[in-house]
Amino acid sequence: MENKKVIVGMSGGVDSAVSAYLLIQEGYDVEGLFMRNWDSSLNNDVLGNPTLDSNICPQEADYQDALKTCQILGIPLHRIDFIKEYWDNVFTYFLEELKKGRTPNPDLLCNKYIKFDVFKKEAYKLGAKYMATGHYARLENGKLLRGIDNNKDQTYFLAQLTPDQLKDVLFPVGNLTKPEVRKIAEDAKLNVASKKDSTGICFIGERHFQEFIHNYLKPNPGDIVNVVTNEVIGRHTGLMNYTIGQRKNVGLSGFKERHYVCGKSVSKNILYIAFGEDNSYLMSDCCILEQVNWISATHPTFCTAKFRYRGSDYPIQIEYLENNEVKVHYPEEVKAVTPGQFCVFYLGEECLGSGIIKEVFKNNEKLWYLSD
RNA sequence: UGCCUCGUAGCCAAGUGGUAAGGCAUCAGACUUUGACUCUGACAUUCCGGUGGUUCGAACCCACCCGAGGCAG
Repeated sequence: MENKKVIVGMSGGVDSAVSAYLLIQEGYDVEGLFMRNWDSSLNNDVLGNPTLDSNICPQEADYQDALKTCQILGIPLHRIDFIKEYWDNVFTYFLEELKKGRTPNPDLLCNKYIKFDVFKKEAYKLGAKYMATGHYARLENGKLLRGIDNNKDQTYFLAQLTPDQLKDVLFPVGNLTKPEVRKIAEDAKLNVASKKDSTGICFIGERHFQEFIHNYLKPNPGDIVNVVTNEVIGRHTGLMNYTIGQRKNVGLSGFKERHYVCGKSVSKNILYIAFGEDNSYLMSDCCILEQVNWISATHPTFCTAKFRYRGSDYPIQIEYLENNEVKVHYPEEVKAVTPGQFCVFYLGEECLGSGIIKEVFKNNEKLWYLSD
């Protein structure tokens, strides 16, 4: 007898609910698995936590939503915690990167080390042949393709996965647009049909960023310097509190033009600021990526790339280096390419892979103010 | 001490007799499974250092006081 058992990662949101619903329609033997990777009290998540004093924590509410959905669908819901795994593999990396003054994106590693690793193993343990999630992405013949809904495409977050991790994986909503998903949920009378999309770090949620990381890292205040004039124009609260291109929450005022973080020096503990929306200090035309991961067998010289989630696609040229590194050229110039963020490659609809931005250049020179 | 300049919301800063521009910051919302970026909205209801005065009417004119800075010494 063919094994058509699939474990769906149920988050308590619409996308996973509709995923489970669709798989049932297609004749799969569906079961849900709710996962919890963060515990605010265990993880000392106090400062900057807007839901700390609520009577019910949002994760418990999400679990109740998922449970209700599964009742409506008539499928069982399992539950598991990966709090230690998340801390060890995702959050530790997140903090280490911040200490280096970089801007990490934990959600790619959450997929790499949690959802498509320990979660998937758990699915197999439960006797499943497949696992499914509510990601807006498609898989065709082992190729990872963008979600049909270009506005919701989530392949960016999957770009650190290996081909093996994508085996036996189903993305039921990848062929749908978000409005279609909502409509299906409504028609199926699912409880979460109009539930608001979740945002913030996956499994942690919305936080006041600067306060949040102060739970874990000791801030080290220093000078804010005008990158053009080199004069001190203020004080920063700790370099880890800022990302390249940031304007809000810098604490400067009294200037004619908007100010943007354009760089930082960890060794000197300086935050560099440039003024004006189109200032050239935010622009670059080349960067080096490390820890490059390929999903596809295609390793092109010319393709496109995103430098941030929901960023635009830019035409790039790839130069292959040693040590799993590549040099990416983008003569068009891109704003706020940020060390620590992932650069994700695309060839048309296919997501090819990604790497972590390590160094950034313009006119063949490393941007001195960006990092050291 | 004599003379001069200045004192407008958190910060810059217009306005010099007719009833408070603008920018930045901030806050709220939209957007968003990364901290952004962007967009939208709110932001000095008798108030323009203080107290009097002139005037139909002053932040803008006058007097004095307080405060900041500068030039003479």
